[in-house]
Amino acid sequence: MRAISDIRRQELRGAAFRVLQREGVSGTTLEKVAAEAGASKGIVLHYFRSKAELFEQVMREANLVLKTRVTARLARAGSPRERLEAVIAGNFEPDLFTAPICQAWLSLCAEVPRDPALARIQRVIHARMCSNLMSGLRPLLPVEDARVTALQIGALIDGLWLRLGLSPGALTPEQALALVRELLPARSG
Amino acid sequence: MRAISDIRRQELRGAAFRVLQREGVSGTTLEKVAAEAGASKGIVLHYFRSKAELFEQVMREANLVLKTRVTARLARAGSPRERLEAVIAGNFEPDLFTAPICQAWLSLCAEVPRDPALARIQRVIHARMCSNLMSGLRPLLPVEDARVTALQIGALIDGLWLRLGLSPGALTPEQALALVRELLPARSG
Amino acid sequence: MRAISDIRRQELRGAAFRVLQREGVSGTTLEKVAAEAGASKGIVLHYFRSKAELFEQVMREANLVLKTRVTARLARAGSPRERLEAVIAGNFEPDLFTAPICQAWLSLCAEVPRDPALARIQRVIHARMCSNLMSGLRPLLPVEDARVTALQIGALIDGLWLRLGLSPGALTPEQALALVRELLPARSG
Amino acid sequence: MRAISDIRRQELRGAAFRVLQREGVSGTTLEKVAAEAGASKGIVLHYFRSKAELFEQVMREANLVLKTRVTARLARAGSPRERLEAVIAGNFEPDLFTAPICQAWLSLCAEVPRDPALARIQRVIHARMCSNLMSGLRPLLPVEDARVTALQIGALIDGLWLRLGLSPGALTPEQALALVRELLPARSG
DNA sequence: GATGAATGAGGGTTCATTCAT
DNA sequence: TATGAATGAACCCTCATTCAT
Repeated sequence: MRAISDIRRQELRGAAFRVLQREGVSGTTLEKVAAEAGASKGIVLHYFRSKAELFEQVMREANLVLKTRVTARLARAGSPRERLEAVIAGNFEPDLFTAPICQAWLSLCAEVPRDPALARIQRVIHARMCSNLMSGLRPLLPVEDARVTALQIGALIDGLWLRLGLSPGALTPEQALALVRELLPARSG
Repeated sequence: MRAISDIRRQELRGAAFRVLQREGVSGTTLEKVAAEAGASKGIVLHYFRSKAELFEQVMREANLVLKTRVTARLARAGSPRERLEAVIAGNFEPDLFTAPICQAWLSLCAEVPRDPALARIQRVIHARMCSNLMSGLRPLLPVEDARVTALQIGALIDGLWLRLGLSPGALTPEQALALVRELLPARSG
Repeated sequence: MRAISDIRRQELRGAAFRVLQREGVSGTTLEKVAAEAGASKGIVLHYFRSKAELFEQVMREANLVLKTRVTARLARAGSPRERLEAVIAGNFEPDLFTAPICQAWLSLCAEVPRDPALARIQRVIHARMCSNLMSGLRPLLPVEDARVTALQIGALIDGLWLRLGLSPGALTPEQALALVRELLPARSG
Repeated sequence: MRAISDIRRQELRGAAFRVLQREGVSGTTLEKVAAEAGASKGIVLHYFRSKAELFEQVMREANLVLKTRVTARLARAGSPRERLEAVIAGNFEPDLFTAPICQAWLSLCAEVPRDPALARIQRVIHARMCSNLMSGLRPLLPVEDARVTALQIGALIDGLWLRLGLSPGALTPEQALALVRELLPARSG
């Protein structure tokens, strides 16, 4: 059965992500992860080749969650403008745009420059966001303007995640959303 | 003489910041810092009470450098619009807005949630940026709009630093500058 | 199975006590203990949370050995006088009242003022000795005299242990025994 | 001038002994001693060749203080019995028989087995006490009995110092004195 | 004489990782 | 599969000691 070990892996990824929120990457030890999962010390490396691989899968999974939300919203979006709104709103879901989660992300991002596997995931994330934004912007703007605006929006979203991680309570999802919406192209008269 | 120990401390902060760029916070060991400074391992803790204090001072110093640049530009700024340009340009100086430096920042920021000393510095940085931006925006916009725009610009700057840290080469200082300038209030009349 | 780890813990306590005899508390490093036990350095802290806890358990164990000897002798004692003899003789067993062991005790005692856990054990030891002595003295003396004599005997025993620790070879168990016996109440006509 | 450096040495010995009372041998660092003396870090090894030599001199000095007290009392003693009282009382002077001082002694004694210099001093101390006691006991007892009693009294004094060190507050100087006096030969009718 | 800079050894402790059961 | 014993490397930090000023 693949299922049972997949379930276990899933539990461990979840536990690792929760520890990550509290302790950061360097504070997250395999022992704490095991404890958080209610398992024994040696179990983590039974399912993941190394600590690095665990983090890689955690980041991959966290990304998947985000992607799923955005995709779900995009599926219900008709117009380009709705697509844009979907992408933005999907990045500020109230249960994901929280200080602990932003801090966990931040912590993982800080490892990106020295971890090729994480870097690869990060690249995918940015590429997807850019592509999603472009699919909404292209019908509204000249390609060059669209590209610039996509970059602007993407970077602003990243910056807002960073800010919430750095200053818990500084930002509500609604405020963040409003700030990003202002960057959207003005509704042409 | 205070001078000699201040010089040494300065050297060590510099060495620590350089190691930080390469290795991140958890990869930056006192031994590497000492080696980078061409000194012995024990000397670092002769000048800094602990590794945490070293990092605190490194962050404080790095912040000071940034602040100095912005302040210098502000001193030459006459109009509100020039003030805004000064603040923005000061945050993208070509010799500071580099991938290694952004990565070092990112690494320090990732510790903020678990290091009150770093958190304090971070708070000061954000407060100063906000205040600097407001001094340029207030004459141009209603107070509420100014506040929103200041947040937008600040978060976008943070996001662009984050992006360069994550994707070296993805962004030139000029591109970054251009993206932020677009958020400035349209020149009236 | 708890057994295997208990055995290991037992070995490590023994090794630690042997190193303690040679090197004193501050000379007893975890590395030396591990070497004495024929194990690796890391294993010691696998079984004891810290060096302090190791010492605590070593003292507890050493105390237990002493207690066992006294208790065994007490079990065979009928009269109050025999009880007193049991207590005293149990404190000068030839294989325990040796210079190295006295030195190890001395070394542990020197930490008592700054180690609450050791202080607690020390308190128990003194209380037990006092109680044991009183059980022999009460039938022979008025309570106040009994208390004084118990203190005298207890302190003399301590002093003799101290002396052997300070001057190896200065004292045989028999000499020590004889010195203490003199403090017992004279056999009434 | 020899005087000035002797004064400095004296101050440092005093400082070291005070630190010793609080921190024990292994907790007594040269830096703490310097701080206690209100001097700079490097000064201690300017006056003492090493930490070991400092401790040696501290023990020597502390011994001297004790010796002075006893000698002063002996000088006023006429009869053998008065000599015995002088020796005993001199070992329980209220300002010396205090928990911190007993703890400092205890800490030094614990080093005796591994420090020949301290061992030498310790030997002198015991020899002097024995000799002092014998000078009072010889006129009162057969030589063999005198030797035994001297040992008893000496060991009891040591034991009482040990006890006060282990249990601050357990013993007043008067109580200690009374316990020892009981060992003196009964006043012959 | 006095300061404190500098060194380097060593200690306790943590942790990822490997293995045997 | 799962446990936890065992290892060894590495890190932070402390300190006695040496030197240059």
